[in-house]
Amino acid sequence: MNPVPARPPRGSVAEYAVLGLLASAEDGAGHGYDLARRFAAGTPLGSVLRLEAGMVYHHVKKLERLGWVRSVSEGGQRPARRTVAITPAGRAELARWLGEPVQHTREIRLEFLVKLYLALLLDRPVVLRLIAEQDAVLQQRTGLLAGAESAELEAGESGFPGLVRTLRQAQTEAAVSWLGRVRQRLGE
Amino acid sequence: MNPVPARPPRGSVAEYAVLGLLASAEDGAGHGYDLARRFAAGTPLGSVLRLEAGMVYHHVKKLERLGWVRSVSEGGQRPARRTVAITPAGRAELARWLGEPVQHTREIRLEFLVKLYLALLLDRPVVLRLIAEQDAVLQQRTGLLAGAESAELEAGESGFPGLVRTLRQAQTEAAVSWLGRVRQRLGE
DNA sequence: CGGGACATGTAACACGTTACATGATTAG
DNA sequence: CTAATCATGTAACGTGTTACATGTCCCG
Repeated sequence: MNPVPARPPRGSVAEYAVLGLLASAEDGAGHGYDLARRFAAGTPLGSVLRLEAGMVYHHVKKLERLGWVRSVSEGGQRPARRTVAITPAGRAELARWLGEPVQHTREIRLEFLVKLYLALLLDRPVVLRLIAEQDAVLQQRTGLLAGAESAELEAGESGFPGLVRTLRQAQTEAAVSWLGRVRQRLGE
Repeated sequence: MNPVPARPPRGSVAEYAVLGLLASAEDGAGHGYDLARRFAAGTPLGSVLRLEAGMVYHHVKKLERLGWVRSVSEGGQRPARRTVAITPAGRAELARWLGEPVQHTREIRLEFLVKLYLALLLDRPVVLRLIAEQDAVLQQRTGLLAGAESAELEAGESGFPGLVRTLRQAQTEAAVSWLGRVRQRLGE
């Protein structure tokens, strides 16, 4: 009845990872089992995001529902495969997601690393923009935390909230200096 | 058919947090709405773990199923409250959980902070043991990461896995040095 | 011929999130 | 009077996890 706000659909990190792997293939296509191997233990992606084969099929289904991927061949081949390919809408959505830095420090460990991995595969110039924007977001967080510190000092706060804040500062600063090293390494 | 391994039930961080708050009350009792307030924005716990009232009732239900909490009064009072109290089994399980350091660096931000908050409320001596054991676990992780670094150097690895490893080293080292500061602060 | 890798999925279950339903009491 | 707060929960929905079911192909 109400005109629903209808916010655009978003995928999970795992779904964007699958989408990105498809995009990185020359023909933008692949099949489930093959994708699943990229997420196995001992692989670069697998060291960041481990996915069982069952979950990969699950994510491919969802990507189809979203219209970001479509089936391009039912198993005439042996062994019987179902190949899917990324659609133009899928490429657009992937590009949007890849260009956005993550908002929270805790997301660096999973989501940002996945973005970085895919950006390196797909589009080197995008990598540098992503890093720069992520750095800006983290710097802003550093400022917010410093502000909270001053507020605590004025309020005479000296307990648990201070411990929480110092942990966040430590983790955010660690992420910032790591990002600097990454930038250097890629600039060389 | 098989003699099922039957691993002991474990709660989620949120469930242990609720259990811990009950344990910290003099009579080991409380009711849902009151517990929910402790997880609101602007509170110490709420800055680490935000829980809506609905979720708190949900967790209390689960704690009852586990036998860690029991109902001690149906609402004769006004306003109609249902009070629950922690059981001996609940106290035992809480103590076990509180004594265990977390295994992964990413769990420091949520799970370890909740343990620390509850240990500070409940049992000061436990705090120092918890910190010492957590420190040992993190030191061990530091060693593992250094080992991975050597292996990479020998293998001539120079790509994405190295970036992942350096991030982990940075985050783990940040946690270790933060823990040191916490220890100092509490030792004073 | 047997076992492992290839290949695709379903089923069952727990979990978290959001929104909603209900009603009494109290403060302005 | 009416709005906020106290108080308890349910319903609906989507997500992630694990295990299992099914069958083919290829290598030794």
